[in-house]
Amino acid sequence: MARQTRERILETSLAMFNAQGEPNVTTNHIADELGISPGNLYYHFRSKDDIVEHLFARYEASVGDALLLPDGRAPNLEDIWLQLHLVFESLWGYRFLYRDLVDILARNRKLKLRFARIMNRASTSATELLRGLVRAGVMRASADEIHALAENILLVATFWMSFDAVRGGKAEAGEADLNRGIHRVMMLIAPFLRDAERYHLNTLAATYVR
Amino acid sequence: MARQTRERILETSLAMFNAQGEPNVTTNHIADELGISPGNLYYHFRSKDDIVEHLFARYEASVGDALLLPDGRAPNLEDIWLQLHLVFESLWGYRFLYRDLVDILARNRKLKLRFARIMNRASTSATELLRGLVRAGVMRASADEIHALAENILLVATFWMSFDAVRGGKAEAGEADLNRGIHRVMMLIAPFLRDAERYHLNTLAATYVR
DNA sequence: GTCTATATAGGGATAGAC
DNA sequence: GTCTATCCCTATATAGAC
Repeated sequence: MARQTRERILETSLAMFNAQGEPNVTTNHIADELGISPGNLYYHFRSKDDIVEHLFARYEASVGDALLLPDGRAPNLEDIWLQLHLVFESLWGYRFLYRDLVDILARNRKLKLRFARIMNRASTSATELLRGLVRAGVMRASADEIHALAENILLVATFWMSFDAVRGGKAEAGEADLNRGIHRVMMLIAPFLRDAERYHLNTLAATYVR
Repeated sequence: MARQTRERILETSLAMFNAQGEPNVTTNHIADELGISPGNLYYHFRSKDDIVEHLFARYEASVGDALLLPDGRAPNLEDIWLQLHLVFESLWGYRFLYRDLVDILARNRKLKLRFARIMNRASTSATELLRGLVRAGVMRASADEIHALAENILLVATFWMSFDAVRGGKAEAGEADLNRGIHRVMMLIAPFLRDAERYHLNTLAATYVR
């Protein structure tokens, strides 16, 4: 059952990291929660960081998939909202990374590089999509505006979870946060849209929040 | 020289927290850096958190000042950029808070409440300013759009420092980051502006970055 | 693979002399 | 006010028996 214990460690770690924050979850806590000994945990993973790195690999794969552009015809607005949803769900699954992002990346160079690669892919992807919208005449924006908008989308995509954790007093997080995050990005794009689409989006967006 | 040691502890702590991150700076490190004993440090402050709380109070005062709306006539765009600059400089001076915001607030309820109060003030202030721009005809936006925009401004204002730390590889931070942060907020507002102002802002903004 | 027991290290914090 | 010495605790990680 080696494989199974290893897998359970990863799953439990992820759940506890997400719930309590990675710095506040010790290897002993994880072992306790699983009902195994700390020694056993260290038989399967060399270090706590080793666990984090394996979880990061899964995060990487998950987001990587979600970022894949559905090729074929140029995506329209509906396609974009769908993809946005997929990406945000991926991030949400590994929200512990974002909660202490600066510290986690500061203490692990490899992860910092890998994260930078993901960010670059996301940036390229967002820019492509926005350019597509401009070409399709759905949106009006200069090259500089597209660039700034893409960066702001990345910023919001990176920190909407932390922002929700810090804003408002509601303790429990969940799907509502996801919708709020998506809503934020929509409203970032809205003002660049043609009046018809802008109006439609504002209507649609209203269903996302509150 | 009691007063002076106390003050030096606060100043040095702030500098070290900002440079290395609060979780990575121990009370012993601070004492070492100052050339005093750990015991002496604990004579002046009951705990590490006590130091953080005193620094937070200064942050609170600093941001509070910067958020004061210059009353009298309704502010124009120039006034707003100036105030934005003031606010961001305040935040920058206490950037350690933002680097580990979620953790710091999660472990200290009082600070969480006080931070929430600042956020509410900032939200009100931003909304007021935006409404002023709409009334002045400089900007076009629905009530919902203003609300969403204000929230996104808050999000960017809260995490632009972390975003820069995590994006791009440049190690050293400084004034360039400040300008990038301000630029981001400008570009959040730009698409809502009348064409004349939007164009002018894009020109102005170009000097802020790169 | 899994356990018990323990090494090692470091951080926060205090006692008591000066 | 300041120092030296030290306590206490918790976290990561390892050794060696089962």
